[in-house]
This record gives sequence, C-alpha cells and structure tokens, in this order.
Amino acid sequence: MSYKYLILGLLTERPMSGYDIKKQVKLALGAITSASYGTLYPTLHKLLADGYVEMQEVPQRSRPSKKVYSLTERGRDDLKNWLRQPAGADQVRREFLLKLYLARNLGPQEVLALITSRRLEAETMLQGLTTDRLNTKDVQQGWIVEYALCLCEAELNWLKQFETEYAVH
Amino acid sequence: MSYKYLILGLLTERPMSGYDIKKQVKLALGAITSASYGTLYPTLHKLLADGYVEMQEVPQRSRPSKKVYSLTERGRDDLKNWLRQPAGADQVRREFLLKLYLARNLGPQEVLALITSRRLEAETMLQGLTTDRLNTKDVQQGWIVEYALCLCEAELNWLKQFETEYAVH
DNA sequence: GATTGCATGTAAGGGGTTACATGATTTT
DNA sequence: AAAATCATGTAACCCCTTACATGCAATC
Repeated sequence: MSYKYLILGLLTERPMSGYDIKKQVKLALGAITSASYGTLYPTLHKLLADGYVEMQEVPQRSRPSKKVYSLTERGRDDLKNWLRQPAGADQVRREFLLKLYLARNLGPQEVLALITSRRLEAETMLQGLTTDRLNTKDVQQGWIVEYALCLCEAELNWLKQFETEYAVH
Repeated sequence: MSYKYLILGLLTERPMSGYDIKKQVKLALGAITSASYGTLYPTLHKLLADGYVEMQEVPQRSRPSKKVYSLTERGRDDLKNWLRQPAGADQVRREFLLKLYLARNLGPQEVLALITSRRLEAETMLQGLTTDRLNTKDVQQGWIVEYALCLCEAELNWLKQFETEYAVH
C-alpha cells in the first residue's frame, strides 16, 4: 500500500511513534489495509535517514523509550507532491476470481459451495462496515467506509444473482 | 495472484509453453491480473522440479525450442484440492483510497481533480470491459468479465455521486 | 494468575516487477 | 524500415508478512 506515504500521511495528523501509527492504521483504514511492524519500523528508519521525518526520543518509566516521529519540511513537500499525482491503478489479488475462472474443474455443487462461502464472507464484511459507518466521526474516514460499503454491496448482489441463476442451471 | 495455481489451472485446458501461458492470462484474465516472465519462468522451473508438471522440448526451425508443459497426476490433484478450499480474502492495494483519506492535506479543487481523474479511468475501464463482454465466448471468462463490470459500475456510481455532492459542498 | 497493552526491533522467507540479454520471422 | 510476434531466460530490486525476541505494567 506504499508504506512511505501511508506513514507520511498519518504524521500530518500529529507526531506519532511506530506503535501509534499501527493503531491509527487499524482505526482509520482497517477496512482497506493493515500495517505490520516488520515493515513499519524499517520504513521509519529509512524515512529518518532520508530526511522525510525527524525523531525525538521520549524516555518513559519502566517502558522502552518512545520514539516520536514528525514530518520535516521535505516530508511534507514530498507527500503533497505525491497526493497531487493521479492515483495508480489498484493492485488486486482476487483468489476467488481465479477459482471461479477455473470452475470447469469442479462439480456443480462445488462451484456453488465456492460462491456461497464467498457470499457469507461478504455478508459478514457488510455487517462490519455497517457498524463502522455508525461509529465514524471523521469525514475522510467516512468516505473510505462508504466506498468499501458500496463495493461490498455490489459484489454481494452479483453473488446472490449468480447463486440463483446457477442453481437453476 | 498465486502463480502456482494460475499456471496449474491454465494447464488443465491444454499443454502450454511459458509464452502461451502469458498470452492466455492476458486473454482470459486480463481484466483482473497479468503475468510477467520474471515470475512465470522461474515458477515453471520450480513446478517441474517439484513434480507438479512435466515438460517436453519441441525443437523449431530458426527459433528457440519450445518447452511445452503439461500437468502431472500430482499437479492435477493439488489443484483440485486447492480449488475446493474457500478462497482467501482479497489483497487489495488501493492507492486511490489512501489519497482520498489524506485529502485533508489538499485544497477542494485538488480533491475534485483526484476524483475526476479516477472517474475517467473507471469510465475507460468500463468501456473496455463492455467490449470484452461482447467478444467473450467462454462461459467462465464471461463470469469474470461480468463480475469486473459489476464492481466497476458500482465504483463509477459512487464516484459520480461523490463528485456531485462534493462540488455543492 | 492470565491476558492485554505498551514499546521496540530483527530475520527468514514469499512473492512480485522491471529491465536486461538474445535473435530470427512476420506483419505493417 | 519499423514494429510486432515468437521464445527463452536472468539479475537486481521492491515490498511485504510471519515469526521470533524482550520485558514491564495494568487490567480482568
């Protein structure tokens, strides 16, 4: 998801530690992505070395020191420049669609099982998103949820229709 | 997209060379993925070494020999087994959504530009998919196109609505 | 007494792209 | 004369995940 700009972007809200960033990603962008420490920390080190962020170490009692990162002029400029470029095409890995394409290797009831399990997952996701929408105060966060909801509903409709038509033959 | 099963899956249609596979991916799954030689050839070598496929070298005049791969019993079994498992969650990298979330760092007209360029892309894709639908004979290939069309239309509607509402404020 | 939260990181490995390297043949 | 098609592959690099490693404090 381009950790560089994910990090720079979140740091425009407030200075944060790696730990904070992970929480914020989960909170604000949980519907579309996640961030793992394994990339987060190394990326922060690189951004620091390259001068996009600066770091202040805050000692704490009986905990490791907190390393609080904030944007530099350079980081802010680079982020703005990136934001102004049109977004790159989505990179999607849809295992489900590959299986659907290869359905000729399955029996009819196996194809239905594939579709149905997918529909159940979509329904669960729809419920989660519906809950998210209620709890979202932030405007931009709201947009993300609405967008995800819209796509999720569309997929669900397609799956239901497919299920019905396929069952009839 | 899991090259392993992409390859094993396509080889159920007919024995193919790496070159053939790339063409077939573009033809049948172009709407959702692509395959690069840089992964295709090494993956084929690995599948051969692991006994999922077998290879027959076909000499040609004034061209490099063609290496035609076909499924082994083991490959076929492994594929079927994989197909029967429920599909894993989609891995999506939506640069656009990240930019949308970070829109607070942009001016109103820059946000609109982001949305509009996205809408134009979606419209182009929609046209392409509409053409694809007409040219598609294969049933499963048709499903993929329909699915992609459905999601593309849903996104387009969302974008249009957003554009309208955002312009009003 | 066990789990969650806070807080940092590294190592090994998986999966992928782009660009490079080669070179004849066929089509525009 | 230029471009596309056929046909193989490698090398360098990017990006990311999972599991591991450490350890105290607060809550349940």
